[in-house]
Amino acid sequence: MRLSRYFLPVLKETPSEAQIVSHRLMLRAGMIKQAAAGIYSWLPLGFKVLRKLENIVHEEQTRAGHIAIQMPILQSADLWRESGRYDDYGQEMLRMQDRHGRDMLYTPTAEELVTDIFRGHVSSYKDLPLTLYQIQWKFRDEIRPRFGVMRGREFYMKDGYNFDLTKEDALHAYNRHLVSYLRTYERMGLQAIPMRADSGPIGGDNTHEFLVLADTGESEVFYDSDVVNLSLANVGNGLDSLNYDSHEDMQAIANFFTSTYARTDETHDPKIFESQVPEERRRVARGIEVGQIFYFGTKYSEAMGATVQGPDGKPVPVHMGSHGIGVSRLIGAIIEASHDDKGIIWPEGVTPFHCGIVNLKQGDEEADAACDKLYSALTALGLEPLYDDRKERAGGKFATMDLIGLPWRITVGPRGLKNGVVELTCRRTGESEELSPEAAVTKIAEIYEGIA
RNA sequence: CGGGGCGUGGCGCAGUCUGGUAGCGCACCUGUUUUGGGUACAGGGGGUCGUAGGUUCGAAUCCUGCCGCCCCGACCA
Repeated sequence: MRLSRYFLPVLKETPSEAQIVSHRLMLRAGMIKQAAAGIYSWLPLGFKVLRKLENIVHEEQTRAGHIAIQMPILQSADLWRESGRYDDYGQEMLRMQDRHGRDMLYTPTAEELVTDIFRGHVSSYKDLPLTLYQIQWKFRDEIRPRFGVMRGREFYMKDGYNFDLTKEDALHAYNRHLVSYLRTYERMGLQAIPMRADSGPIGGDNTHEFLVLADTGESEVFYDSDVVNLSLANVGNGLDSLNYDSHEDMQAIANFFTSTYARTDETHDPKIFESQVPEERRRVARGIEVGQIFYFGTKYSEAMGATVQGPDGKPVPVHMGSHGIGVSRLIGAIIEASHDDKGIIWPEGVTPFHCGIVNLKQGDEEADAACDKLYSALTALGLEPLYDDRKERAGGKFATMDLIGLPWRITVGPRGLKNGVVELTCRRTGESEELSPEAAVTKIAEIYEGIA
């Protein structure tokens, strides 16, 4: 993309409404524009990152054997009356009526809808296990939305629902989700720690939240410092050997990640904390919740008659769980975890453009030609560069690139070209090296091998 | 929802106390200049001052209602 043809309304000054760093940077980098309290339009750069995250979620869900569907944003209240949640769910649920006076609601979650789909089409244990998920806009009418997309009223969320014959199978689904979520976050360049949590209005005993450590997090968390060293890379034979069908493998990985003490304030137990964790490893910090998994058994299947016939011919209610990843919120979390005073620093896995190209002397024949050549070479390799071809001064171009956070930048100017070199700069470290344009392209390609 | 604050060009703000018909910086447009980390100068476009009503010869400014947004708290993926 050429910047002169793009729509990137960056701001030099911070809008006064934004308090926390991710919100400020998202506004300044022209990613979002507030439409109402807690409701945002996604501008091209923000939309691009949102799509990147969505793709990663889809890929990892597919890998785990889960199946994508799409359910409506507006639901009828009838199903919620059937489960009993219409009255239980408080003011967070946005309710409305259609022209016929029928009660409708803007989806905050979809256990009822998906259970209705299931009961209408699945009647045999032979069709299990089944996990359906969607990535869809949700709405919760928060009393006080804040922190930009981290706590908006409208948010983009992956929500998945497993249907299993037995509790044991459903717990395998639970573990499978835990592992697929860990993979998802790792690909996004995040460390999200599974912590024992409270189940809230969804109900159920078995639940973990995934938290990204950040000072601006909304939850207080307590953990053993060892937990931050855990990584999928040091599990078994590594990332690519994961066998999602193996109950044993999934259980082992789940145990590996959840046996070290890590809890939110909801479930924190000082006695266990102090007896289990040596003093020098006890940590109290804040975290941003970016996902949660639940096993809640037959709560909805019983209430809504979602049963299958078992091998013995008798109908049994299915065991269910639900699992969510806050996709739009993740953008805020990533920025909170990855920025400096100049702007955002995108991890390679989620960056909206793989590489920036800065032409220091727009209009200079040699520099223009060199930039065009770099642009085509990168594009030909399937990479997406953002070429700043505006007639701006170097300082302005650098400031924009730093703000929007592309992890790599190629700087092209007449001075370097005289010696046959361009400059490749890493956003994260600030380190630069001079090399030939060809070598720069090769290096970028190597960096993104296996990611893009 | 309790407490506090704010609505003035796209963004950040001054002007409101003490009414006299709107200003600054950034951004934008034009030109000159400059060009390797937000160059300098000159010229220019853009605002029913959130909204409705009231007071007044006259309202961004005073009074009342309403709407919107932000912060702290309770609540929450």
